[in-house]
Amino acid sequence: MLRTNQPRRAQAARAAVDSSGDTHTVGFHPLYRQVRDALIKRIIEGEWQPGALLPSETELAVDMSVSQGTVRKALGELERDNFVIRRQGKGTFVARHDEARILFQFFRIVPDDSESEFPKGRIVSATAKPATVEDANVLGIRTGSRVAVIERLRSVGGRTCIFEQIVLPYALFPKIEKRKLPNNLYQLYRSDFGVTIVRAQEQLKAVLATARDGRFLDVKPGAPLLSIDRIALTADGRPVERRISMCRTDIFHYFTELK
Amino acid sequence: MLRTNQPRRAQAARAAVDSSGDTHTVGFHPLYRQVRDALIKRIIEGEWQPGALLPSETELAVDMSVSQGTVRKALGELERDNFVIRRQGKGTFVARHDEARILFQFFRIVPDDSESEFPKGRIVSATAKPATVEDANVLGIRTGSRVAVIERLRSVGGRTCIFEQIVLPYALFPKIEKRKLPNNLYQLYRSDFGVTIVRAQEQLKAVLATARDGRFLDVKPGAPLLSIDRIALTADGRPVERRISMCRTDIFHYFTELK
DNA sequence: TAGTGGTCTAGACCACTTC
DNA sequence: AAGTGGTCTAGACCACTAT
Repeated sequence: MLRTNQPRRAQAARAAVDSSGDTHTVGFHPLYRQVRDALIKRIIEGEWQPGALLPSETELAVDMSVSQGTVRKALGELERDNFVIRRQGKGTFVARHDEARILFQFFRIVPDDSESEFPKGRIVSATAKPATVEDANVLGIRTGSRVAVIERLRSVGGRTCIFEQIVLPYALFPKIEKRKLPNNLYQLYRSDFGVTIVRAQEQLKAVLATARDGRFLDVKPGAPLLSIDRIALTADGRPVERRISMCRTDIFHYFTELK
Repeated sequence: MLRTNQPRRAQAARAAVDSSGDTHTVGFHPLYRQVRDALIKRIIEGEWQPGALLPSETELAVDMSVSQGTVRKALGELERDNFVIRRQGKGTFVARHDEARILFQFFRIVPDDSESEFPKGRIVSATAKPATVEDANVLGIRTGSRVAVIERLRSVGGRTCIFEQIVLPYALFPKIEKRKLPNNLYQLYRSDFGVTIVRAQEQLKAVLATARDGRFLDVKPGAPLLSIDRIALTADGRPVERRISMCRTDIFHYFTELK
């Protein structure tokens, strides 16, 4: 790890590892967290591609000069945050963001009459413009600074379920509005812009469809729609996307688990 | 634990601990899970009251004839499931279900203009009747078997936000409709009926208020409302409550975090 | 049979809280 | 100073996967 030798006492490890040299100012940072951050960095920098097999716990431990148990704890957090997937007997793999359980981490709309399915997307518009006051506040950028705004429709099983607007800081996603946009945007953010989204907060409301909503979603104006206002965050808690989705819930519903 | 001695080898522990005596039929049950289940049993049976301090990891380890690390792993799962709360330097306490972070595990409605607050409840009606087909299916009981049905209004900051119907298997909650019902029903389920709810699944839809909804929630018929269809589950996954809540989301919203 | 993650143990020390 | 949970190490063995 950050040590120059392999001390056998935890005390020695602590002293050698706290880079600041002053535990009081910076608080306590356990060793496994430093191991975790180092691994995240190496994954993001592309040392291991998505789907690739990581070295074994033992190898990483020797490599970083910590015990296998410490590596194990770090990998446990990485698994929890969907950076890696672990399989007993096989190994630890860099998460591919097209795997089912990760896809549905952020897509909670389910048809009433069938299983969940990853939705197709059709772009309605994509432009760059100055941020509104509200969008700027939410994204933590200056009002009027440039953002990309994408509108798209999403459908499951051939039935349109969502009409949504996505707002992105242009500094993080330069010229994204000129690209061909895939179904899974978060995969694109990661592969082409180095932005990995690990969690999101959503605010839900029931609203009435406007005439424009109605045209895109094929419902009458005044029909009830579920409005989802999402803020997507990176591992270090920075907001990097705001997304407002209008959802038909006559034949779909929003599923969530409280635990 | 279930052992008759204190073998120093994990192999011996495994052999002595699998109560079935046949590992093939029952699958693999790690020791820490047996420790966890034993602790849950003792908590539910009231050996330690809510808020009480549990014995230290070391004491529990000696008591159950396992290592401190195994007890630790079990306590970690209990903390994750909100059975206990751990505080470094103080100890491990049985969770009190009136603590803020547990209250809000199941109450996701937040005023748009202020912080979340635990809602007050006013009972509208409470009766016992035969289960509908749908309620029976959801609760895993026979159609027509007896259920308690409670209707109530909930308000935050003096403003009514929810009109809801709660359906309970009468076998688990005998004569509950005759009781004085507190704000926090899940606390009552636990203390008076021995039913501990640890997680829930919710299906959300946007709907239009009926005339009756409108009267109770003080909105016009046809106003958009958020409908929440909840199934609440115990630690072993049994559904024990169905709850359908109609929520005003003009001045409130439903908050959730995806991670 | 070899290699991986998963479990379990034993013991030391650190950080936090209370006395 | 004593007691608690939290971290770290070292080493063994188990369960699972692939060859």
